[in-house]
Amino acid sequence: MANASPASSPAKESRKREQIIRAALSVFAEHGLHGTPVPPIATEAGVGVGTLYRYFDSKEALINAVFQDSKQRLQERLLTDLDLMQPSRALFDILWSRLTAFARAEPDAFRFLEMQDHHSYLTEDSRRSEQALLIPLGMMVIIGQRTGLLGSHMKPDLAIALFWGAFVGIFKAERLGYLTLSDSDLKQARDACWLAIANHNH
Amino acid sequence: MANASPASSPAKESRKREQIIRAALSVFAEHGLHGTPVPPIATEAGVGVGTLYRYFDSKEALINAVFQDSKQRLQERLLTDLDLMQPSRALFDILWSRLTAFARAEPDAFRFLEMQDHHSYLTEDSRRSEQALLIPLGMMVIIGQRTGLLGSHMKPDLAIALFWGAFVGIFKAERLGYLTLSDSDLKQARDACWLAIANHNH
DNA sequence: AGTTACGGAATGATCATTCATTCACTTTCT
DNA sequence: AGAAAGTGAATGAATGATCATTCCGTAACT
Repeated sequence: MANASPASSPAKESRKREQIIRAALSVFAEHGLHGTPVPPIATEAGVGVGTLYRYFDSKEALINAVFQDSKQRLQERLLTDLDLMQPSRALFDILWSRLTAFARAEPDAFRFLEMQDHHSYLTEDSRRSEQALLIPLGMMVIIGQRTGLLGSHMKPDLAIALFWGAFVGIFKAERLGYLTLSDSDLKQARDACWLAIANHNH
Repeated sequence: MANASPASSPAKESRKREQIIRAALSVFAEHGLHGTPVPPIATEAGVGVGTLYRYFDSKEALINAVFQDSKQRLQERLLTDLDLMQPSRALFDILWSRLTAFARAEPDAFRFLEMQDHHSYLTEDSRRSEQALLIPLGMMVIIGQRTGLLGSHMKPDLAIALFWGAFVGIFKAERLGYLTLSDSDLKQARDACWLAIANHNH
């Protein structure tokens, strides 16, 4: 009912908010969305359940906040000082290394963003911005096609889905213990993905 | 406690079992595992809740049965009359077309097998056999490497994870409505995956 | 002193599972 | 053959557990 968010010392307030979001992220990443009760999140965050509900109206609101937060952190990593005008291959390499850096530095966030079951929890707003996540990749493909360095035979959406699926796939395999990804493995995977997407008439 | 499985007319009995499994698959595929209560499954199957529990000891047991069933159907499709001795590229094309046929013919099963959250429900046995699913792909890669047609620079596990991720990725994108996969799109994707995995010194 | 934040037991809803009963079908008895 | 008794599958209301959310007494601030 009441709009969540206390009104006192803004610094402290937002620090606690983040603290809860971070805790929620780590528990969600491990047990899934439906799978984690709210109280353990509060415990992990070191606050009472009641406090958590002071900051978030509902579990659903919390999930959306976690989603927005993770999404934004990925987006910042991808887009900060990104020069879209450089050659496609260089752009691809940069995006790849930024993505791997994210997957390595914030595995929980990476995993959370890939969970299939948030969909039923996400607000219309979150859902729309989920698509926006891959826009830089889309831009890369489109620009690459314009400059002729990426195959124009393949529609951009397909190229992105293929690439993103492969990327997620190798990290998922590593998480499940089927694999360990050395630096050289990652380079091979990167080059393989490039080959899949690039234009071979050049 | 009691070992589930009625003992009368074996034909009817196993038909009802399958009926429940099929219903469970379709509901799980739509709402996720944690997300679907047991009663709706019984309703979908056209039986009472009590009946469902006559055939399966618990929700967990049902989930494992559904998993084994889907996995077996995929495995049959992949392996039946598969000639491992033909050239790698031909073998790859056949596996690709069998996989797409499965994804198209049994979308629920395909989706179910890809759900991330079964892991916490699966028995040790199911979990082990999950890995076995991709063995034909592994064999293809290994044989391909022996015959020099697949790059030996990449470890088989990595190639499989990459390929499988890409494959799942494009169908997931289609399911979420970001994409529609025409036959020509699928051919392009197939060729792109081959390029990613194949050996380019030949 | 008054106001705001905190915590965690209390509440009501939802869910997995059970169990007393019904029902359909055999077998046994006359 | 017809009636009576037996068998176990099917059912869904009842049970107990778990979960999201609320609420009120207490602590921390101003």
